[in-house]
Amino acid sequence: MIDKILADQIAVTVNKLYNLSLSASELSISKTRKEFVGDYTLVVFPFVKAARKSPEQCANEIGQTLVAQYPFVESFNVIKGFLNIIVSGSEWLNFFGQEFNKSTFGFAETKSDETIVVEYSSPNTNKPLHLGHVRNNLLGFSVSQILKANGKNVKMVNLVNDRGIHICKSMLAWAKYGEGETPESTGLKGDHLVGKYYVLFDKHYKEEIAGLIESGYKKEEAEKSAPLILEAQAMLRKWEQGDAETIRLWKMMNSWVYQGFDETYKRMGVSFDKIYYESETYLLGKDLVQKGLASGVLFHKEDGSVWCDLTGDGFDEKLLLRADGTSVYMTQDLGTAMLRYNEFKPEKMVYVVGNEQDYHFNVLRLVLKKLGASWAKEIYHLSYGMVELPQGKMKSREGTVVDADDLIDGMVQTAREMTEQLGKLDDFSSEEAKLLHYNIAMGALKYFILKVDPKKTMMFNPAESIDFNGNTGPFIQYTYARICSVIRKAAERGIKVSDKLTYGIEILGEKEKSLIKMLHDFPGVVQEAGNNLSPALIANYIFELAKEYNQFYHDHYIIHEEVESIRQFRLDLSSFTASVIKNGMNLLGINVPGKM
RNA sequence: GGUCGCGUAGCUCAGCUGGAUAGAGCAGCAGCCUUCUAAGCUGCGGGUCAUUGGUUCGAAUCCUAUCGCGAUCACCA
Repeated sequence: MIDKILADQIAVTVNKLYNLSLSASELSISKTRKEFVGDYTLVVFPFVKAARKSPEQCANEIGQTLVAQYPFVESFNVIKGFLNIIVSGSEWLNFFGQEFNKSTFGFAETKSDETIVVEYSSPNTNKPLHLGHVRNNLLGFSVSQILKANGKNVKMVNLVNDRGIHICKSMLAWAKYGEGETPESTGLKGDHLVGKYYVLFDKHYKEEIAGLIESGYKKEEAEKSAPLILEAQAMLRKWEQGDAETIRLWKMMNSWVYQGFDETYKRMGVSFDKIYYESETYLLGKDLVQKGLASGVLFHKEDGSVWCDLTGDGFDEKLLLRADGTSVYMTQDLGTAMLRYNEFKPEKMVYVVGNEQDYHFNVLRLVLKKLGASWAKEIYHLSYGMVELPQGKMKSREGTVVDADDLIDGMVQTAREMTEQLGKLDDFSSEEAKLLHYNIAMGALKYFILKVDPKKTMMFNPAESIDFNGNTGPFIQYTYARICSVIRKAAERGIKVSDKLTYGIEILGEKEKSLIKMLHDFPGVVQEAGNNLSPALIANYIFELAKEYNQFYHDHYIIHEEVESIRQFRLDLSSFTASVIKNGMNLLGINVPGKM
C-alpha cells in the first residue's frame, strides 16, 4: 500500500543521509493525526543519535531531501521530532487509481491451497442454544469469512456433543414424565422441548437428594445414590451396549434437537461444511494411546489407568484412559484432531472455544506434540471470554441464561416497534418489512457482540443491544442505505456513476482525502484482522467509516446545486464507500439492506 | 496455593508491534427537520489509563512488584 511504498523511499533517504541500514518496517511512519497538517508522519527521534543533530534539524533535513527527490512529496512541516509529509494530490491519486484497478479492496482473487479448518458452535444436544453459543457462532462464522476473504480454503466444522450422561438425563426425564410429548403435540421447538426435560430431571434429582439428606445421608452420598442418577447411569451403559430401545429414544430426541438447532443456525446466518457427531468419534484416540504407550511417552499406573507426564512442561500429569479402559474428553479430542488432520491436511486448525478451556488446549497441543504430531503447533485456540449479564453470570440452573431464540425474537420485535414508530416503512410490502426487521435485529445483535475484543469478558445488556443509535449495527446499515439512496437519486437525474476516481482532484478537500485514504487502507485492516482473527477490529473500523461518511454527508448536504465535476466525484466516492461498508459487513456476516 | 487472563470517563467499549493534547458510543445539558433518510448532525461538561518501581528522548502500551476481579489446576464434556 501507499504507506509501504512511502516508507521504502523514506528509508532509502534516511539511510543515505545518516549512513544507516534501516528497513522500511523499522521506521515509524503513520497517518498524520487530524489535528496536525500533513498526510503521513515520520518520527525522527530514533535517528537523532546517528545524525548528531537536534530532532528539528534532523526532520527538516529529511523533509528537504524528500521534496527534492520525489515528485509525490509536495511539502512538509516539522513539529518537534515529528516530520509531517504532505503528499501531492495528483501523484497520489495516480498511484491510487492504479492500485484501485489492480484489485478490489485486497480480497484475494485466487484461492490458495492452504486449508484452514475452523471448528465452532459444538453444542450439547440436551438443551437449546444460549447467549454464550451466540458469541461462539458469530465469532466462528466471522473468522471463517475473514479467512476466506484472505484466499484461504476454509472448512467450517461442528462437533456435536450428542452422547453422555447429560443426554441420558433428558432422555430419562422424558421417558418418565413426558407422556409421549413431541414437538408436534406441544408446538415447542425440538431443542426447547428436550431442554425442558433436562431441567425437569434436575428438579426431581434435587428433590431426591434433599429427601436423602433429610433421612441422614451426607451430601456427596446423596448425590451419588439418588435413584434418578443411578437410572441415568444405567441408561448410558445401555446406550453404550447398543440397546435397541435406548438407541431409538436417543435418535428420536436428538432428531428433535437437530431440527431446532437448524432453525436457530439459519436465523443466525451461520452454516457448516461438515458436522461431526461425538457418538461417532468418542472412541477415537485409544489407538493413539496405545502407540504412546509403546513409544514410552505414556505410562500405566498401578490401577491400570494411562497417563501422560507433563510435569516437566509446567503442567500436571494428565489422565488419558481410566482404569476400566474408557476414555476421557482429552483422549477423544486427541483422536478427533488426528482424524481431522488426516482428512483435510490443513495448514491450521482453529478451535472456537471459550477461554475456560485454555488449559485443555495447551495440554492438547503438548500431548499431540509428544505423540509425534508435528502439526500440533498449528492448532489455534480462538479463545473467547464469557458473556455476562447485568445481573451477573449466566447460570442455567438458576434460570439466568438468555436463550438464543428468545433473544432473537426480542430483537426482531423491538426492530418492528422502532420502525413502526418512525413510520419509515409505509411504502414497504409486509414481506419487505419483515425482512428488514430481521436484518436490523440481527445486525444489532451481531455487531453488538462482534465489536468487542473476543478474548475479553463482555457485558451483554439487552437494553443497550437493541439501541439503534451510536456504535451499532443499525447505524452502519442506515449509513449504507443512505449512500444507496444518494446513488439512486443521482441516477434518476441522469448522472452516471463510474468506477474510477479520475475527476475532481483539484477540488479535493482534506476530508475527502482522508476518507479515501481510510478506504485505501482497508485491505491492510482485513489482512491484519485475518492474521489476528479479530472481527472486533473490523467492526470498529466499519463504524469509523460509517461515521466519517455521515459527517461527509452533512457537510455537503446540497449536492444538486453543485457543479457537475463535483457531483461526479461525490458519486464515485459514494459508491466506493458503499462497497467498502458492504464488504466489511459481509466479513462479519451482517446483512445490509439497500433502503431503510 | 500454582498457572493464565483482565483492570482506560458514571456505564459499555476502542486505542496496546512504545510517539504529538488518551478516543468513541450511551447517559446528562444546549441547539439543528422547507432540500437526498432526524435510526441523523453540531456544541458543552466528564480521566491519577488499578497502584508502584523501572527501561528511555518519550509509557495507557514493554518489564518488576502489589491490589482487585475472573478462569483453570476433574477418572465432567
